[in-house]
Amino acid sequence: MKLSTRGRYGLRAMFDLAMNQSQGPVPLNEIAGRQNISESYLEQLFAIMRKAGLVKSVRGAYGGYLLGAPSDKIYIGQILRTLEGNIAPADCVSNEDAPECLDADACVTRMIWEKIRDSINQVVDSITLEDMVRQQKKIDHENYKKGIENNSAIQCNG
Amino acid sequence: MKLSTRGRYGLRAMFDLAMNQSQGPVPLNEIAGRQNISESYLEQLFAIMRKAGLVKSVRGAYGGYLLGAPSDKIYIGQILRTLEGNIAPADCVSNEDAPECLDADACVTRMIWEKIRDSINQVVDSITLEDMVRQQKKIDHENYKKGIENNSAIQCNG
DNA sequence: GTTAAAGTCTAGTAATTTAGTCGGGTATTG
DNA sequence: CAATACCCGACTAAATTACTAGACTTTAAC
Repeated sequence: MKLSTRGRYGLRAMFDLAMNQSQGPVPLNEIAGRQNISESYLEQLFAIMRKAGLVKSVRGAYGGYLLGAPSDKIYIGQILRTLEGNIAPADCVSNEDAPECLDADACVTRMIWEKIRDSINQVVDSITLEDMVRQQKKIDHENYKKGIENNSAIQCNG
Repeated sequence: MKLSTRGRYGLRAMFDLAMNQSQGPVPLNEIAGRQNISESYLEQLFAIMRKAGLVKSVRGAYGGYLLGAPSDKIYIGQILRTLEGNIAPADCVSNEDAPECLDADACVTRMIWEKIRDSINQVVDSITLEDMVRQQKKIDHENYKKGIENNSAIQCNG
């Protein structure tokens, strides 16, 4: 029941991008360095996200990536679904290659999976990248007042 | 972000047991047959659940398995956690082999994983096997009134 | 126009996990 | 004592994951 690295790295990378794109396009090697993720692996993830419109690319020297929309319009559910496919605990409630059950309306187990699926989606579709940025700035500010060094570059390995 | 067959088969098997244990111990081959799951694979799952106290076994001829507690005391969260390990979208919020983050309190991404984890657990820890049994009986009764044949033996492949 | 910094694209592959199978036990009962 | 059923550990095939490699294209600056 874990997300794969695709979803986890992808969200961290998008959050990094949201925090750092004010100066213009952010090259992948910077994100890869800060987040400690292989650059060539990130390339693949960004290719997928670019096709989905989540990021825009600027080619050539001094190029890089920009968010495809304002950060308060990008929900983390969009990111996770783009990279992981539909988020669901079982195929029969995923709407993708949905191998329809024989008697879905009467399947109580299926109803459980639906509830889990819906509760996950409710969480990820209520949080935007902007929410994360605001939260990070709040933490940094509180730590600054306490005299704690800013460690916000250090991310979870999650 | 899928559950493995351990959790899915396990829940289906436990639900099956809850529906059928009124006549005494239920042998695995019956559950395996009804749920279309390999009997030897089910053996492994039941061994794990027996050690966790979720089921009791009765050996010998006419033996089989019984629930380890009344069905309204067995939450599906217990079943899933026993078979799958802690339910969490990322290792850093799983409390298991938790490789603690460098600066967990300041990691916004981690907070997202916590929210997802908590929302899943809230669902699975609020539903008991008895809830599922009641729901199934309700469906069967409604279908009976409508003159629809009872298909409750047919389970999702989920 | 050359060069260096970037993104683009396609394959391939090593490691890990999953989802079982297999074969032999041991306990209990009719 | 034979049938039934749980118990246990080792093994394995298939799938998925998490990358890596390398060739190519685009653009800015000199």
